[in-house]
Amino acid sequence: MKHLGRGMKMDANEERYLSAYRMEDYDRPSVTTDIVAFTVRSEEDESWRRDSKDNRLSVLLIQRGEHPFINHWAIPGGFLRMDETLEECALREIREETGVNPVSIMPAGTFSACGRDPRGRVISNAFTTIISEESARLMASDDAVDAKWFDVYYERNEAEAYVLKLVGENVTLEAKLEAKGKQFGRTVFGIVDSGGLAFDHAVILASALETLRDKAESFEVIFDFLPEKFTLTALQKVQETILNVSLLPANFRRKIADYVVETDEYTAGAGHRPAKLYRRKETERNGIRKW
Amino acid sequence: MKHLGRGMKMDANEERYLSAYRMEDYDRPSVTTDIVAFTVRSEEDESWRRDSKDNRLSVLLIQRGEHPFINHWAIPGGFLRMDETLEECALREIREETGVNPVSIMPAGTFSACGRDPRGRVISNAFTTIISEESARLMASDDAVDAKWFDVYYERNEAEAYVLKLVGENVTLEAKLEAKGKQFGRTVFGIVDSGGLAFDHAVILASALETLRDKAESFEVIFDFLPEKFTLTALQKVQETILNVSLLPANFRRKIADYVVETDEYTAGAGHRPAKLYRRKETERNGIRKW
DNA sequence: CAAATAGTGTCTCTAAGACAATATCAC
DNA sequence: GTGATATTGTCTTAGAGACACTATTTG
Repeated sequence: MKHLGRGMKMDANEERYLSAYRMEDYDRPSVTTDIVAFTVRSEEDESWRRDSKDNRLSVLLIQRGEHPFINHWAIPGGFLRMDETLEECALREIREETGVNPVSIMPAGTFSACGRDPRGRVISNAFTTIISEESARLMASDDAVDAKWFDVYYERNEAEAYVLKLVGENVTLEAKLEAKGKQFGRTVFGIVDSGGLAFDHAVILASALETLRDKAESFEVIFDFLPEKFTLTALQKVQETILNVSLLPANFRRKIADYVVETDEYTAGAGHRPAKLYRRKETERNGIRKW
Repeated sequence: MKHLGRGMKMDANEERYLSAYRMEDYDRPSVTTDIVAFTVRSEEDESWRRDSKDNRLSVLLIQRGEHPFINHWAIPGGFLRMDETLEECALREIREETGVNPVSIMPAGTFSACGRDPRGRVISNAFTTIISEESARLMASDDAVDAKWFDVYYERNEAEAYVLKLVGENVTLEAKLEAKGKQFGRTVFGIVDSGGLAFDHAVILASALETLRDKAESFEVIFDFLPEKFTLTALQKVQETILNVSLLPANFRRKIADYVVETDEYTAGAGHRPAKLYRRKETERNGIRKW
């Protein structure tokens, strides 16, 4: 057994204590991770001289094949194994259920309300991850995977109420949420209508979406949606899609300038002026850590 | 049993499944919360015409009375009970161990490395909380409580290395940390030398401190350190202490203006111009939620 | 050349930092 | 008045948003 951060050798008393200690003597909850995977998909409208115009933010859901909430749509996830960290668990689950290897994951909150799982006490650690459009397309064409992408429409109507609309190929889910308050920049959501989502997954989705928007605003996540080399216009569209805003190219370019590096390459054959391809700049602020 | 977010009645199959389901059949980790409590203490230098000059940021530690890490200093915390959320657990533990009822708590990360607790697999959910100077003084004078305040000195030397110095009444702990990388605005710390702190608590402390600084910069937490009514100078000193910077009063006042409301009251008897007392303004951004 | 997108220059406005000046108390 | 802190005014600078303009490709 490895001990982190010991400044001292273990003494005989401690040895004795530890060999007598039995975790099974105490109540323990189950622990899961849930991984909210986002992608930005561009319209497949390939008419000449017209780039993909409308991008859509999409989230990955799976239809549960087992009790509880059988046949309901749910966020991918699963139980923590005893030999992995929460981050490793999240990555394993998303790989197992979708075949996709995400670039990175970020924590999106812990959910520990007592009644959230009918099987008993289950603590969920939520993560948000980004899947590039390429990977998402590959995944979608793989029939072995029963996960589906749902377009996300997020609306806030007057009175503190949020509507989260998830549009799949043949299904539309519409969850209603309320804002119970703000705690240190994070909204605390409550479910008004789960809209058919399993467990408290409507709340987890809303929280993950809020995390994503925060990080997209500060350019922390928009790069992961695109290939290694990209045009600034594509990057701008990703941010616009996530934040649901419209930006002026001149201003976007000024703001993003410190985060990207030029390459020598250009796009071609699009019927208009070619665009220079850029690459993400590795700054001190983002020592990129792939899990 | 209460089910959150069901759009459907439970059917007979599900009933059957659930009554057959036994959590005990699966491996589960233990789950704890650790609560990093901060306060800002002013110098007790009460010389005439001189307000308290140097404020110090302090953190609450307890000396462990039990194995493992007996006699080591540790962050207050404990195991999750089956009838409480993580937030409730955090508040219960800090109350039990210090008698203090914090205004609010904020999540500061989850720690799930496999070797972090010699007793077995233990997942820690860290929280950061603020204790007002008044409460901290009351607590410190209560002999029943074995928790002690340590002044925090945080230093980053050249090469990615951080030194966390904790100065108590008779003890000084000095932990050394390395930055393994940045992940979405949060540093991932590793222990180089635990400096005598229990478990991986040096890492948790460093993470909590980083969370605190982030939130202090955006005025999200500085109010909790002070009584309901406060002078702007006191507020400024709190921020300066946490961020370890020096600010110009004029600029601080302009920035803080939107977050505070005047009262009719003034300080008096200080040997200089009285200061107006202010109160925190409740904005849309901070629907304050006391747990 | 026309259509379409890529990319630049610059004006305005706001907010932050620096710094100077004024205000008001206890003694 | 003196010493100390409170509070206000304003100059300068950096960055964001708006908008007009130029550039380069394919057909």
